Amino acid sequence: MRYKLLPDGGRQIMAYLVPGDFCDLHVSILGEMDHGIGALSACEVAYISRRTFEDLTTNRPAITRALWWATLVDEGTLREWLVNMGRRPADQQMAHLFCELLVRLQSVGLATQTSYEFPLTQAELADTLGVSDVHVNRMLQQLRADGLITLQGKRLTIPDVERLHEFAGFDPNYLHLTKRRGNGNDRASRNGMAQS
Amino acid sequence: MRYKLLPDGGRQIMAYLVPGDFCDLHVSILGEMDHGIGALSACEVAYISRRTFEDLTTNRPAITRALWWATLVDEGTLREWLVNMGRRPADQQMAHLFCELLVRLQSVGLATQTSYEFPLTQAELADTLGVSDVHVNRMLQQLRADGLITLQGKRLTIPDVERLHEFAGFDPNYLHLTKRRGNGNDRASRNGMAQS
DNA sequence: CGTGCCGTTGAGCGTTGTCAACCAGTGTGG
DNA sequence: CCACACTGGTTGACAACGCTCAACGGCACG
Repeated sequence: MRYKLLPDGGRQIMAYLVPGDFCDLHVSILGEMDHGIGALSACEVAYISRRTFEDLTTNRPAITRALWWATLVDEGTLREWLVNMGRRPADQQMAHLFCELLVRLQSVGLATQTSYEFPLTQAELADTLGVSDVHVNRMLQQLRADGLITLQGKRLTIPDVERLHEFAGFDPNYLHLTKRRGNGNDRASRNGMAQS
Repeated sequence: MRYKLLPDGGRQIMAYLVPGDFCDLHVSILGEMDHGIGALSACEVAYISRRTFEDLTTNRPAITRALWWATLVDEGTLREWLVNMGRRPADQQMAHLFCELLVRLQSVGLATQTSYEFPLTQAELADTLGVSDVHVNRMLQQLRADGLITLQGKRLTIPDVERLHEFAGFDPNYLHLTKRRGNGNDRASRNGMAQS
C-alpha cells in the first residue's frame, strides 16, 4: 500500500499494490518520495537498479512508454478513488473498493470469479476510505446483511458481482484493462507490455 | 479542471489545471479518456499532434522524461487531495486547497505573495471538496471570520500565509517544485524541463 | 494464564446534508 | 426604462450520517 501519516497520528492509505505493480517509479524521476510504502501481507519485491533504469529510459522508448502507461493507470485509479471519497456514502464506497480489488486481483490470477483473499483489518479499511473503524464495522455488517458480500476469515466473496457493481456504481473502465480472454490471467496486458 | 459526472447528476472535480499544465497526455498513451475536462475561465490551449508526440516519445528520451515527470507530479497532487478529503474536516480541506493554489499560481506568475484571482463559484468548490455548497458557504464565512482569508469579488487574499499553512496542515513538498529565486516565476522548473 | 490485536456493540454528540426561502447583481426583451 | 428570468451567495430549521468514547468478547500467542 501507499500511505501518508499526518501530524495528528492519522493515516491515509492512497493505493493498494497488487503483484506486478510498480511501487516507486517516482523516485527515479522525481528524485524524492512524497509518501510511504508498506506491506499488508507477505511480499516479493524486485529491484531495478538506477543504472538499468537510466538505460531503459534513454535507449528503450517502447519500454519507457509501457512504464509511463503504468503510472497513468495509477493516476486514473487515484481519480476514481477521489470520486469515491467525495461523492459516495461509506457503504457504496466500500463496495466500490471491493469491486475494484476483484477486477485487479483477477487480472493477476489471484481471484476467482467471485472471491479473493482479503487480509485487511477493519482499521486499515477505515484509513483507506476516510471513515472511522467503527463505521467500517457497521457498514460491513450492513453489506453482509444485504447479501452483497460474505467475509469469512480472510476471504471475501461476492455472490452476485453484477448486483455489487450496481450498488457501488462501479465501472472498471478507469483501470484500462484490455478485455479479452476471460481466464483471469491478464497480467501482460495489464502492464501494457503487450501493446508496446 | 478535470471532472467526472455520476449517474445521479453529481460531479466530482479531481484537478485544477494552471497555465503550463498538460491536460490529456493520457489519451496518447492510454488511448482513451476516463474523465472530462472543462474550462472554468478563459483558456488558451496548445495542441501537439499525435505524430509529433510519437516522434518525441521515440526519439527524445529527455523530453519524454520531462513529460513523464509532469504526470508524476499530477499523481502526487492527487494523492494529497485524497489525504485532504479523507482526513481533514471541510474547513481545513478548503484552506489546504487555497494554499496549494497559491503556490501553484505563484510558480506560473499568476499570484502575488499573498493573493490571486479566484474565479470559482461556491458550487464548484463544493464539487471539488466533496461537500455540499451550503456547507462551503458556511466554512468560507468561518475562514473569513477567523481572518485566515479575505475573498472580495473574485480575488482571494491570504493575509498570513504561514498561519493558513499551519491551519491546513499544508506542506508543499508533494508539488515537487524546485525552490530557488523567490520571484514567483518558476515555470520552467515546474515543468521539469530544466532538469532534463 | 496473561497480553494484545481485532472485531463488535451501545450511547451521545458533532459535522455535514437537505430542503426551502430570500437577496443582490446581471443580462434580456418588451 | 422596467418587468423578468437567471445565477450565485446567504440564511434557518431539521434530519442523517458518521465520529468519539467506552466497554466487551473471541482468538492467537507467548
